[in-house]
Amino acid sequence: MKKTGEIIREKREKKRLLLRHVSAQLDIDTAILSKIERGERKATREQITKLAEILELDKESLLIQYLSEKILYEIQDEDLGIQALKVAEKTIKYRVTKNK
Amino acid sequence: MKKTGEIIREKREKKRLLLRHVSAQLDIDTAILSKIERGERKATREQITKLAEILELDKESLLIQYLSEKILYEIQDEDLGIQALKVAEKTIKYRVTKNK
DNA sequence: TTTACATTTGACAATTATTGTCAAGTTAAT
DNA sequence: ATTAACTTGACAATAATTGTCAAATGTAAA
Repeated sequence: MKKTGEIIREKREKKRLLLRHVSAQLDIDTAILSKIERGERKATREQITKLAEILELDKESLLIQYLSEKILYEIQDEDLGIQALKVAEKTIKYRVTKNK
Repeated sequence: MKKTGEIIREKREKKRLLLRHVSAQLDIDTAILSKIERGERKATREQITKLAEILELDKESLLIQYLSEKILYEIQDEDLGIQALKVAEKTIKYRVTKNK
């Protein structure tokens, strides 16, 4: 699956927008956007939703992708990662059914 | 499923250890351990492994529980959470099979 | 009940991580 | 060679995390 940064860069280029154009709208330096696109920095949640608007990307898909990367970053290369994910999933599902 | 803090508190009490005993070994104030046990603060990864040793808890299980809570904290109450978890899982599995 | 000790609470200090700017360095297309 | 876009890295600002401390509260035995 494509990384968040790649998705952003590809769409930005397809729209023929420069880093300068988009970063101005995000109110950050081009340097950061450059780093975000290359995966050297994480965006903030707010930046992701703004980017989806600016670049006309599906907001939900982009957020899901973004969140999944945050999760993976959190568990790093723990080999207990998969098990932790499964436990987290169960907990969420439990919460949902119990409506709490 | 039981929360990390609960597991810790229960085992500490079963072993008749005081906050003061355990927190000294962790080299932190009792206040923090108290908060960790009641879920008011997160422990660090290092504290979790030390706690497993001190309290003779299964290190892997405790870490899995701990990591899953970090994950859940990360996605907060995003309703895209479950989907993000699934994407993360796929990515990890992919990485594992591709050995990279 | 008071004394003694364990735990909790909350204000705030220290430390660490994240997010940002800036200026100089590359790259690529004229 | 010039110019504009992008990248890099040092470092500043900000925000989040992790900690201390002291006072408050709970608990139980004398």
